[in-house]
Amino acid sequence: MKRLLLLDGHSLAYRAFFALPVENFSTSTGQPTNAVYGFTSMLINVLRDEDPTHIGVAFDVSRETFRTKEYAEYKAGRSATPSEFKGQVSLVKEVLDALRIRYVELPGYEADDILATLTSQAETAGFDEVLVCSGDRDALQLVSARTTVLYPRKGVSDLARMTPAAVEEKYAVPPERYSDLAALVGEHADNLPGVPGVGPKTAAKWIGAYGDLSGIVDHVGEIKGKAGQSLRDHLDGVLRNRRLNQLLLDVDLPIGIDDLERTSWARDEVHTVFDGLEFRVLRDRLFATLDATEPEATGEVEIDGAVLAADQVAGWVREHLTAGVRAGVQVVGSWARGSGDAQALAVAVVGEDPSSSHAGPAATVDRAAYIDLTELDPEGEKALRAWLADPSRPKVLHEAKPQLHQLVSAGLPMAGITCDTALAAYLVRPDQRSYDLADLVLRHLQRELRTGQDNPAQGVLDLGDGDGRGQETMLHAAAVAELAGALEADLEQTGGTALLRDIELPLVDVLVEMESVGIFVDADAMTGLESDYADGMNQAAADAYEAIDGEQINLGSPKQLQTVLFDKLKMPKTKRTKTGYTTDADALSTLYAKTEHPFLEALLRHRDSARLRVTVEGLMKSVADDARIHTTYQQTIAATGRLSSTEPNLQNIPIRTDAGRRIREVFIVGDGYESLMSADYSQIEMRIMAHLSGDAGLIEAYRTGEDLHRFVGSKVFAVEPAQVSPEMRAKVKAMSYGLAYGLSAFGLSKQLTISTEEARALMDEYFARFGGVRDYLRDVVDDARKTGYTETMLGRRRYLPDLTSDNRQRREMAERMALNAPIQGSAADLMKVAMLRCAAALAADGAKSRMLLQVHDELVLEVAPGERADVEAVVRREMGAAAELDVPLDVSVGVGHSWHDAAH
DNA sequence: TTTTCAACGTA
DNA sequence: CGTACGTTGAAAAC
Repeated sequence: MKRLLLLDGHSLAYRAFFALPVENFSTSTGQPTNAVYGFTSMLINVLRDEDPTHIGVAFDVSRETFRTKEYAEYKAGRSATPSEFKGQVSLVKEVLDALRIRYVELPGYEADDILATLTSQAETAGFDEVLVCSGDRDALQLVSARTTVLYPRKGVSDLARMTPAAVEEKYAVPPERYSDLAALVGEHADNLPGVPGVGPKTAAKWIGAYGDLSGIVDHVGEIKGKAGQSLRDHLDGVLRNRRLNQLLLDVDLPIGIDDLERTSWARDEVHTVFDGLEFRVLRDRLFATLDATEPEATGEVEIDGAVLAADQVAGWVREHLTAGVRAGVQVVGSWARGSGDAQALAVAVVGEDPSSSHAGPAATVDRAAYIDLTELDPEGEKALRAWLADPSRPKVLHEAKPQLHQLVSAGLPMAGITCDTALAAYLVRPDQRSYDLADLVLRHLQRELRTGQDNPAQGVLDLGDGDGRGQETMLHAAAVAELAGALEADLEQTGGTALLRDIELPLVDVLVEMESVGIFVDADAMTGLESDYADGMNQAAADAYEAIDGEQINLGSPKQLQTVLFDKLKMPKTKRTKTGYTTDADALSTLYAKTEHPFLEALLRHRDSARLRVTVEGLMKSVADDARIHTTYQQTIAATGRLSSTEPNLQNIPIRTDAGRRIREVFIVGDGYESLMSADYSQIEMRIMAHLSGDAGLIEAYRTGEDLHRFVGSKVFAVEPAQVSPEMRAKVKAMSYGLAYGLSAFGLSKQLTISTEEARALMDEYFARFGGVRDYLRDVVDDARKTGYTETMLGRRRYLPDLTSDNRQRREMAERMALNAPIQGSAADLMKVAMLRCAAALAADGAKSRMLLQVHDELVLEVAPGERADVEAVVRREMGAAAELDVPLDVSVGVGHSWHDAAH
């Protein structure tokens, strides 16, 4: 059965554009996606419903075609393409590329001519069925016994199946006469006027009477009445219409019908493209509807596994986990808030299967064992413990950190991890939203990993069911073992091997320790703080209600606020959001400056207090039984290489305002320790920029030890450092910090509330003095455009395909990411090195003091009695020596009872 | 009940 | 029209 599906890309996307409201379909960067969304949605549906063996898409190149040459008015008078539509066609092509669907476009021809030619070729080649999906009615002339046109009726999900019978029913002529009918009636969309007074009914009647258009022409004198006279008057136009609406069946195409055979699509590209378009639901639909027919996987992960009885463990470990053998490990257990447990683990060793009849790399079977940790016999425990703890016995895991927590809790520490497949995948492609094991196995091994509903790492162990949960856990362990090799090869190719081995993997142990220790909090102080904030909130709310005649609206509801501000109080409109007008703090402050309405002042106060209150409440909820808060560090989330902190996020505790800073007073030193120490890099990103750019002026600034912004200000404004006013300093400070983010003159002017001209002059003067910085930032983006990625000082890559996008918004966004990634990322590299060095140095000194938190450029430590001086020396030395830069790496250190007091 | 959005905290 | 994150309550969607 050969079934060809052809789509008119442009006409379907255009249909979708008008069918779906653009305001509901755009990315967070503002790129409209309604046309791509609708097109892709239609594509998925039709792939599912028709299941074609061959597929192709045709596009128009421009309006200039052989038809406009014959008749300049062809398709004239159409309104200009909406700006929101432009650019979406190239996005449609990106989707098609990822789905490995070929598309054709040819200058001088319309998409329908290409479709017609392919249809004709397919019918000749003996295809059983051809489906043409187009919103252009001219395609109806292609309908035949084997060719059906799918014509969008309304929206993007309602396609009419136009078979010969359906055409006949709708137009009262057979499909091969449809073009004659259209020539008589005319086609408004193509600017082809028909015979005045003649509609489809009359035209069909004539065709019925005289056979076809040439029959009508032959008997044109016989046709009576007003319509007949009208036809005679406009006969030239009708014949011209007929010439123009005839689709070409013999266009010379660069590809043949055989090139359209359906192939497996590029799963990772689909992820990338759909991530970029922010199509979450659509992606799920795509995978759900198409995975069944997805031919990509060449087999499943297979194992020769056994659920071991207690007395078999020691023997199995001796037999299979011999010296030098690397094993995949999957732990079953739980861990949260500083305590946990491990119930079982699976171990798998990769081996060749001599009996396999498969060809190729899929022919491996892994020897695997599932070990119940709750009923080990002494001999088994001894053997397993020794193997786990031996750093020279290599292990690979997927997401090692939670599993290490579980093993530590169970009293079975593990060493010797040579690969974490999640970390490796992150280094290979740091922009992914998830590193799901099954996805990675499919992508890198082209194999299916059978998984149940739950991740076994977090699931509940069913010890009674040996070949249920145990089987799945063993499969995971086996998959990890195989996957590690593939990912390591990728990593080697992209120069990430050292980064994994020397930074990310060792850091896992440090993070396990930090998360497990947690930070002590003063519960009473939190309660007091919470009620203070609540009081502030209530007072502010009362003031706010009074200012609007006592109306009790929900001050936390942007929607209700909009009603009050813009309808009731008739304030000037602010910047638009998707759903109305913004009520963010910036806009409210601006409004307050304009109107001085007391409601705004009270509202802002309410916002602040409410915010701080929920922050404290959130922290109170996350205090563990040991009165400490244990955050979780995510090591594979930030595309730049930073860590992130969740449950709770301890990297966004307020510091900018006095009221907020009080929250830091509740983080205090724990029992048995003397104080908290905070050590941070000063201006790390600026220093990295100075180093990477090699800008002589900036490097000198740091070497002189003078206040950076004063120094830069004196250069930019050509005055003595002592003459730099606070305003001047503020301006260069904003400028300097903004540089690393790709700040524009517009953005700078907005931030400093100065004119764009003044901002531009400031930037020009800045770059005139510090040209090395400008050259560096420009070169970074240029290089990234050429290579496709940016790189940090330690070789951490970030791929930015959008740098060559023809969509300006996306391209410029990618450019800012490109210039920021090496700076932010190198700072992240540096901090990770510093953490490893500090941990090692503290251990070497036999210190009891320990690291608690990392906040990007700051480390918080808990200092044991009598160790203050030593710890300070360690962090200054190790953080300062994390990298050899052309500028000094200044570290400032503070000590105190609380995190707040340790600030400096 | 789940998902998305606006808003806002940090570096 | 400034990068990188995570969390929250309200609103919208299911």
